[in-house]
Amino acid sequence: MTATDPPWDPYARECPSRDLLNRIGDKWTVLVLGELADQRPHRFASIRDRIEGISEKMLTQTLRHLEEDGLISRQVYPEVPPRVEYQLTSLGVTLRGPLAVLREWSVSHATDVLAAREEYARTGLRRCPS
Amino acid sequence: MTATDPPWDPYARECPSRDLLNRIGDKWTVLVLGELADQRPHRFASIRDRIEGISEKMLTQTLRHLEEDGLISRQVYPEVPPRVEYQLTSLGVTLRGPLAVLREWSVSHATDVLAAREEYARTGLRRCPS
DNA sequence: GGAAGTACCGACCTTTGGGTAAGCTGCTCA
DNA sequence: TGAGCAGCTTACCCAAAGGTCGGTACTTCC
Repeated sequence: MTATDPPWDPYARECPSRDLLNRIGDKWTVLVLGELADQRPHRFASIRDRIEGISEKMLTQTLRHLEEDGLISRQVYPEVPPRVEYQLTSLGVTLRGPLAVLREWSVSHATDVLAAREEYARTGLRRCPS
Repeated sequence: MTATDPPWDPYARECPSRDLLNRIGDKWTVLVLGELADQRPHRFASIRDRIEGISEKMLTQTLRHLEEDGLISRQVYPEVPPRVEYQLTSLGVTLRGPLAVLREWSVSHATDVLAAREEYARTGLRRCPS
């Protein structure tokens, strides 16, 4: 935002922006943020149930990272049984669009890619001479 | 593209679109495709040199996957020393925009995220009572 | 004749990702 | 009395990711 920001470059080794890029492109992160995209509070169990195959451990870990990075907020209600609500922060909202586009791309081009893989399996093997 | 495509859903376990999402969000894939974004042919060594810290093994593997998925083409010139050129396919071009947006986000928000991490390290630790 | 360049491939080994399972809290309901 | 709830945490373990190193083929340059 300021003019004094270092020239972040994901192509540079150990640049924080590369690290960040890895995190936001993460397997579970993309799905979790997508689920929180409506900016309404979500509870642990509802996110877990929505994302098929995620373990509680990975969900916890992913949520912690997102909170640490300031992308989501975590609100604990001191009730019994405990209630915790997660929701996008304003910083998280800025990431909503980019990730939505990515998910949409993967949905709308899955067929093309599957076709390409078949084609590759059939013809691409001339790489190995008979 | 066609009306008969299965209803791909990355939130479903073992859906090809989830698999695809993981691949395109991959650590090296994002950078490699970014480097090829100008649609001009690129050689192995030039890509390797541009992406600091990538090993030749990972570059080879990433390029193979991209070729397999139909996102890049691989042109071999039977010369000595060998010359191989990689370039985006038309399918690959459709992914250029989404990934560019993602890279730009990580560059322009790295500062914010670093600040959030510091804040979290300082205040977020009331999670552990003294 | 030895070194260097190109784009790999394969073996080996370490690091990380990620799964399972158990435990914990403090109240409530049977 | 004790089971069950929500949202974890911790320990343990295996498999996959990914780095390092060595080799290849053929030629050109020194």
